[in-house]
Amino acid sequence: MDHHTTEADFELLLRGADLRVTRPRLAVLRAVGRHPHADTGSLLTAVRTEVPAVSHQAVYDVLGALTDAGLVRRIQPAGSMARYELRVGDNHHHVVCRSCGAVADVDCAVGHTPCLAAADDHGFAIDEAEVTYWGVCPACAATAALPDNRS
Amino acid sequence: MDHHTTEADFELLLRGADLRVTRPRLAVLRAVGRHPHADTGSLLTAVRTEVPAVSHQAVYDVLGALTDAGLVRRIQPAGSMARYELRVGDNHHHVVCRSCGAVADVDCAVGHTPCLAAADDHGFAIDEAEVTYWGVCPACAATAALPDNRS
DNA sequence: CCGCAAAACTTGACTGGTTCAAGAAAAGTG
DNA sequence: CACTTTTCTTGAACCAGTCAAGTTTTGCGG
Repeated sequence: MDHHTTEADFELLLRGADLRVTRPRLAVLRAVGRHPHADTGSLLTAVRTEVPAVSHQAVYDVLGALTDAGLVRRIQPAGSMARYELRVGDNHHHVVCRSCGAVADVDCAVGHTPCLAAADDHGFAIDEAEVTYWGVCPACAATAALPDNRS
Repeated sequence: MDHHTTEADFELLLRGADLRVTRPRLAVLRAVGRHPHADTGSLLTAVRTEVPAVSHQAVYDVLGALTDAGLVRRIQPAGSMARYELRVGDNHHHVVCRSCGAVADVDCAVGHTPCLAAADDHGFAIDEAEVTYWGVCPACAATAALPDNRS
């Protein structure tokens, strides 16, 4: 049983976006689905478990194409490499750990398009408001809270 | 007449943060003040108009130290290099141009700590909510709107 | 079922912002 | 003014991401 999107769905997604259906692309979509918020390096590794011969360049190209087509979403928190997640309709945001860079999804408290209307937009035609929460993840907090034996 | 922060103020800022007062540091602070949202390269150039002999490494170190001390704020919109601005108390955000990368300040519509409380924080100890608005700046919009003569 | 043009992938070199390391030069302290 | 620590200089290395040229596939039309 498949949890989220099935093989066939990915194929339809690609065709719907006028993108040819290829092995690398299906593998990348599957990898992104299985490893949300993974960076390019991890995705490359993940993809190679299915298609050992893919070039790193192919993965870059595919991720670029999928991002342009809106099938996946690219996020780049300061200090991290590019990370990817399957595009879901809801406008959710992310919490990023200051010490280890871990990322988790969050729905904004203000459900509907949070703060989309800026006070003074300086003439910019704004089409998206991206919210990044910064903090410390449970794991890192636990580590930092260890009995500190300063000599 | 000096608009914002004066020479002496910068020196006090540094001492207050337990940082030694050096020529490169004062020059970097001045450069950041004069060129808000400038990337490292531009700042290096700006600093060298005052202190021609600074190494690029010094600028990196200084920016790092000032950022750690909280005297300047580093922002890294996806697709841009690191950019810096003088730290101001207000919790303001940024609009970034999708085509040229230009950055401008914006006060969030929800004046006070916008969306700081996430619905489900996944156990993270959140201390900041960073909002990035994405759009197209006036200049780029004008260029894109030129009479398009497709043949 | 076969061949063709466009789109995708492979290979391999390269770029450029950022970082590392070791020594010289200042800043602050008593 | 000598001393310790921090900071700056020099120069090399790193590495995610990009470029370019050539080969392979895909999807389509005959």
